[in-house]
Amino acid sequence: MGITSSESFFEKVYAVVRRIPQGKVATYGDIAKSIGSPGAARMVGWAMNASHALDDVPAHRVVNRNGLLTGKAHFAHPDLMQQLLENEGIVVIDNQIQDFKTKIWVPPLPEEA
DNA sequence: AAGGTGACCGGCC
DNA sequence: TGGCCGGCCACCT
Repeated sequence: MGITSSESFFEKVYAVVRRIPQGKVATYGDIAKSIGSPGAARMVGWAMNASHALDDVPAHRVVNRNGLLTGKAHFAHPDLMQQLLENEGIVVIDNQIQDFKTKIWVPPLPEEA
């Protein structure tokens, strides 16, 4: 695997994820929409899996639509994702982000940007 | 070149 | 009120 092109779908995903403010989270679906590929939410998750090597992509700030830490298993440590979030002031109980509605950050759509 | 796959989503039982 | 099913799209073999 590897980055085949600097303009790949993955790179677009990373660009958005890098913009997620500290203490906030974004959903896979919203990120997919923001890069002009609504419905490619699953691929966003895949991109996160590949972002492993990159140190400037805050993959822990990406959760599913319910505010659930569905990707935690893919981190170096199963509890690493939760710890990183709690470091930023987000409370997580049983893989669920508390007060999720106020923590969510919606990336700008292509039209708005 | 075709098919399998996944850190999802929405809608329908 | 919760679980299942199908669709979805880019990437990999």
